[in-house]
Amino acid sequence: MEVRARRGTGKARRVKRPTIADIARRAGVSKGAVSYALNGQPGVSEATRQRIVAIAQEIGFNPNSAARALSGASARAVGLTLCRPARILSIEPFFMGLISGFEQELAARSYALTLQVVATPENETEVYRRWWGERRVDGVFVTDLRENDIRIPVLNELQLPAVVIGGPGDTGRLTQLWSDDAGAITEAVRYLMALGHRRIARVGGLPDLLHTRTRTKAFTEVCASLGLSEAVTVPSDYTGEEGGRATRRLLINAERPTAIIYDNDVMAVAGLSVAQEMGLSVPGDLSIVAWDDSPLCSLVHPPLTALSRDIAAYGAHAARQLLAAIAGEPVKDVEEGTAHLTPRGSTAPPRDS
Amino acid sequence: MEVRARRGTGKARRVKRPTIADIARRAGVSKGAVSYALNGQPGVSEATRQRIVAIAQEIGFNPNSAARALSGASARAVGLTLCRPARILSIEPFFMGLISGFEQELAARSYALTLQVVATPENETEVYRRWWGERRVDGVFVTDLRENDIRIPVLNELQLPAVVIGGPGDTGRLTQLWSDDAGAITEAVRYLMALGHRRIARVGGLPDLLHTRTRTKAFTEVCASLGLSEAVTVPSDYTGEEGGRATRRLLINAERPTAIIYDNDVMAVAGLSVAQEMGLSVPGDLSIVAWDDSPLCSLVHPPLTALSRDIAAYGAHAARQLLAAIAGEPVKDVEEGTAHLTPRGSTAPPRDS
DNA sequence: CTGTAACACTTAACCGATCAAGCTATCGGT
DNA sequence: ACCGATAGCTTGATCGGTTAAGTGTTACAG
Repeated sequence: MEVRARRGTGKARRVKRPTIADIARRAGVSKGAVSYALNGQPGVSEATRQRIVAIAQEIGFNPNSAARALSGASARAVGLTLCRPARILSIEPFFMGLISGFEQELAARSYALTLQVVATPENETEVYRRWWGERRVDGVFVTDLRENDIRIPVLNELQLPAVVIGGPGDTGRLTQLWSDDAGAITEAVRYLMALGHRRIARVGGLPDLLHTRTRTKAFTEVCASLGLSEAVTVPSDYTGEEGGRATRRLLINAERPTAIIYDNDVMAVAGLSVAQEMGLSVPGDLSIVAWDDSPLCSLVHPPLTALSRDIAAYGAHAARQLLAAIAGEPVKDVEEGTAHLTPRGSTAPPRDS
Repeated sequence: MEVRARRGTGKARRVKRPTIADIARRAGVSKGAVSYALNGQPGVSEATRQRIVAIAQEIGFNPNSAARALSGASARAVGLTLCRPARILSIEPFFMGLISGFEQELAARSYALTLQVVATPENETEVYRRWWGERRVDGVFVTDLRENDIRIPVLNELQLPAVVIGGPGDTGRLTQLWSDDAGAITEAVRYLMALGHRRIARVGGLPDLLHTRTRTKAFTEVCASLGLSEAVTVPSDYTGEEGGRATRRLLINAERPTAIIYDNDVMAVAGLSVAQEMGLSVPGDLSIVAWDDSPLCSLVHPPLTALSRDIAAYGAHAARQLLAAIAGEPVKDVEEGTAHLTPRGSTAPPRDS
């Protein structure tokens, strides 16, 4: 187009960023005094502090984050890596909900969130190493914890503060935050049993993920303890396609389940669609429970009964934990409550009961 | 792997990041030489360069991004602000698709993406000012362009490189990227007419957004030119709730439309659900076309006919443009092709024709 | 044999903060 | 009147890169 970033020769139209030196000059004090004043440190009088703060306001000063990070202070940024293919990420509401929650806390303290989409957990460790080496982030959020997760030793080695979401698991020094998946699935199964269901199936998430295992174990156990012999979990991958396929496989059985619990809402919606396509009425012939209650669940017809939890609040909590860990405060592992059942139109007593 | 970054005086448990000074010492050259070598600048012999690169590899060196940014080089980061409430963001597949596309290009050149969720466009300009002042990003992506968008003059004033997505509009110096919405909606209307529809309505996105206006104008014009008198657009806000409400309002009319075009997939799914709830069959009584073809569209029953475009590719293109603009290369505004119609089960000739 | 240009480096200033250490004026205590 | 102690500053080193300017060596033309 036209002239841009014209620099070098002569008049230098370049926009100048105000620095503490500019403030110092205008206030008639030294750079150091300005630094103390703006950071609320002792060492300047209240009168001077106010004068300096006023000038900073007036000229629209923002501390150069690079300079700040370089002088040993924090980078005021945290990182999140997402290890899912684009086609899942785009539709999976969980991560965006989580991110919104992070931002609530981060924005309030003007921390930046750095995002990176990667292909494999190995790539994630590379990103962590790079971020650490570049001093780009002060800490990271870790999602999708796996058994013997290769990311954990790397983060411990780098001593990079982290909050691990999706456990509980073995994370050494790292803070964890998880939700009580066992309790939630127990509530769902009890509810379906109370409605009269005896053949309950589950379409699970990625089998490698630790919280999937937790859910599978809890599901198997609660079903066994309640005398449901054939409580089957079909592994899946959170995509609608796979969720639909898994549903079809379950429904072509002679002894097909009368209720299915899905590990996320996308698969539940896909399952609903498969049931309808096969001429089964929901909830008449099949009851459906979705895990995680996004707007998607209330959007379809019938609206889906869901295990609801406030994902944004979950994310906000994780962000507070991470910021505390970065500040060096002691942070304890926390279980962030149980998802509660929100009954909607997709669950009812089975027709044959 | 191997031992890395274990150094220091024995007890000092703190992990030390390798710097160019470490490399310089081991290679027996100066810091400057290392800098030249690693950045592919002239000033060192090929032999020395290779030795230095090898050492950097070996000790796992990553340049400190703060130091780099401070010495005038780029921050190697770009920013994206999202100005939608959490409940929309979480389910709207567009942004995650776009982000995935950004990342394809950014990751390849190890640029970081900094994300910030904000409440209002005013907040966005504040974030831009802060990022600029902090030198946190080298450029930004701007989405949801509005008429007389207050963000544009701010970015021009700051001379912050930017790519504006969602025009075309008046953006001054800033590069733009948009898709041919008029062409797409024309194709959709023509298709529905060919099927025999005469009463076609549209549930639009946020009316303030420039691309919504483009679509509305094109929709009105093409309908007029084809002799469809009552082509009504109901404004909405991209949420499922509003999309459902708008659909209900359209369908309770005596002269209800036989086909509805929705400005995003979430509203289309909600519309489908409302039609089913009202006892109308899709596509028998009502045909539905969704704009933007996320997996959501193939997930529901019947699957939705959609205006498809490759959003990730769109994002990747935008990222390339932004990186070029940051590099100071001349960048031209680009129209990134027309969404094409993907017919699925939600469209058919109207029953009464 | 000299002048100079090219090469392969080194040196040191610089970016914009932070922060330990140093300096000065003031004040209370004796 | 003199001695700390303290408040309220200034000074200057520092973080880890980048880069302009300087230095020493070699090659080669004249």
